[in-house]
Amino acid sequence: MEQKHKDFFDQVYQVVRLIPKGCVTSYGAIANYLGAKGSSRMVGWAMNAAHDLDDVPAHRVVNRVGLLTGRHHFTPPDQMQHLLEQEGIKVENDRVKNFKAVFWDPTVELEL
DNA sequence: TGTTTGACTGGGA
DNA sequence: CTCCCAGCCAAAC
Repeated sequence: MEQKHKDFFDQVYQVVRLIPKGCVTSYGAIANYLGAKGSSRMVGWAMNAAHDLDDVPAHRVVNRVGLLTGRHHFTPPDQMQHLLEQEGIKVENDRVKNFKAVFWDPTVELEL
């Protein structure tokens, strides 16, 4: 039977879509916003499925230290860094420069 | 149906 | 920020 309510994956998509241009967030921040604090891995798994959607800027989602852990899932892998640089985010050695400044926390910005 | 894996995180050193 | 260890939960095999 169909699930009328939004799935965990869908919830992740909604939050990622709300990430402002030129900003990045972490998997844990999204998971925390969804109330699944310990399920940060599921966010990454959801992003894997989100890869099918054009509306989900997965390149704006990195790990807690600003490391582009999911870049290998992009086509090509350099695409993730390239997209971030287009948004004005500096990336060095697969890591977001000035990560703290571009960090966007949904639990704070959206203030659930 | 049980085991393995994974785009992670937090705590301690 | 870095390295190591343990916990976490759902999807995939």
